[in-house]
Amino acid sequence: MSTITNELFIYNSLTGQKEKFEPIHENRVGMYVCGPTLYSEPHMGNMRTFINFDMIYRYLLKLGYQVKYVRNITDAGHITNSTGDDVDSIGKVARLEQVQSLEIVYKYNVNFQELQRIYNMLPPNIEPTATGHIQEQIEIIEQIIENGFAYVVNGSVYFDVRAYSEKFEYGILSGRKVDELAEETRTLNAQDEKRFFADFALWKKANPDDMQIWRSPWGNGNPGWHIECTAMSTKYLGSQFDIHGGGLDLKFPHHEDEIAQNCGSLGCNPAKYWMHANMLNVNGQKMSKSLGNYFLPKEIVEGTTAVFDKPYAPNVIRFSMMQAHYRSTLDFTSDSLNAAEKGFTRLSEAIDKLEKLPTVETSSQDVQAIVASFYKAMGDDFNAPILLANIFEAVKYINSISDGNATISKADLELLSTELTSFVLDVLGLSLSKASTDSKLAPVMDLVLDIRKTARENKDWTTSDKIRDGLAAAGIVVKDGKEGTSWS
RNA sequence: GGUUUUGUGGCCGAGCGGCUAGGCAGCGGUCUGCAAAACCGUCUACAGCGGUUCGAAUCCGCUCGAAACCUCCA
Repeated sequence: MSTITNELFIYNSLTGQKEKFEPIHENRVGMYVCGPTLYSEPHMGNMRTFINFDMIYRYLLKLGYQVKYVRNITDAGHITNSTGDDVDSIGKVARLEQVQSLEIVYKYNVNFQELQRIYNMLPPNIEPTATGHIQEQIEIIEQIIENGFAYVVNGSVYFDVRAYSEKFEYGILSGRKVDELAEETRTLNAQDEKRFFADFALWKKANPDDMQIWRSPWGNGNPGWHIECTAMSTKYLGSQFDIHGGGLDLKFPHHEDEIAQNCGSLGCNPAKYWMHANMLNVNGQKMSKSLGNYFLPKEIVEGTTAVFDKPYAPNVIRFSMMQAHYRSTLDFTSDSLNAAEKGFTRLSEAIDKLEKLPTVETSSQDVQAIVASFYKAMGDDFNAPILLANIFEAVKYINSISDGNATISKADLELLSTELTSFVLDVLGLSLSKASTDSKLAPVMDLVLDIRKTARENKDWTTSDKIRDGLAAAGIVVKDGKEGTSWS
């Protein structure tokens, strides 16, 4: 009952069910996550996806798996919008940016690495780029053509969905049926070269305004926008690996087409478990520039977005995200973030208390059960909100011990301390600012608080409050507890 | 229109057939020189209408509302 379990169930988007996680190779996990496109700075919604998969990665590590985590960087593909009628100013701006595509890639790559640090994300084992794998993409396209699931038209290569559907099931992930797709009233572009409207490009003949062009057996051009993931995932993880993740918005067509490409070239679905992270809303709506609720991950930390009237620490953002399940939409509002801020403070203060807790012979609570509840929550499809709920039960217990209303044994304290900090730091990826262990500040604070203590003993409230107010102005909060005064 | 989801208390969010979610806010206490924190107690829920069931927020149907995707855009 209170046994710690490392059983893990994962909701598989492919089957629509929670399934027991059994890696293809014992103790090893191959995980591929669709990464950012470096033609703009990822917004907060993109970051939620990456942070959620960071949490998933961290829990897999916590369970002792040897994880190979691959997340691509999209720095190539179709960057043109050759509609021919970009007379509006937005089109002109886009055109300008295209001219500088390489610069933009460098710029946003640096930016993205910085964001990963700010939000305390573990780096993947490999971050391959699309432009570094053009040859692999070409080889897979050749294989698909050879297998009869793609055709060449005028320097471009298209995936043949109808031919594919005779042998495989197109739409297996998204639930779309080829026949139903066919009934759609969507009108095709007049210049369309595709045999069937559901066909998609594997290789696209170069346009005159393309800045990045590669040679191929079919002439100069660009790879299609799904093929890079197929090329890089199979190269680094093999034709079949354990987990493929990404944002929910990538489910169709991107992931659906990845499956088609993998089946069409290698004959199998690339991933055993497909995982999709849900979207982030702001003030009840999808983030959108026109709605005025759009902001960047750095802006919210720096307080430079007009959406919120104060900055929020990366820890608070992460904490807030961890309070929602990765498969649910999450709404960011000032109220929800303020609540998260206070909740996170409560959590970190309890963890600070851990090392000073008094121990006795017996514990008044079943610590083993508390710790088991942590694993159980995460084992149920990475249910971080339940984990946090259970952690807050532990927080209450810790505070009670600190107040003398509950007890804990030495062995239990060690267990609780180790596991709690591990789940908070290693799994949820939160970091605690331990001001009280600051080597330079600590002796000063000891001195100051000692003076204040003397003043309080003499009932010299003026001096005592002056010290407290002065420290508060410097950002240091003083709290008078039963066991003495603490600060943070 | 199609596919996939979704609608929980003042706010954010779990639960998904019977058992307290949790955080924040509110109210009443305890503690405290005051403050803060903490602790104890407590109040607001499951969109609506039917159905299945001994029993439904949880399953099914309908109505109303919301979201993502629907192909060259990661």
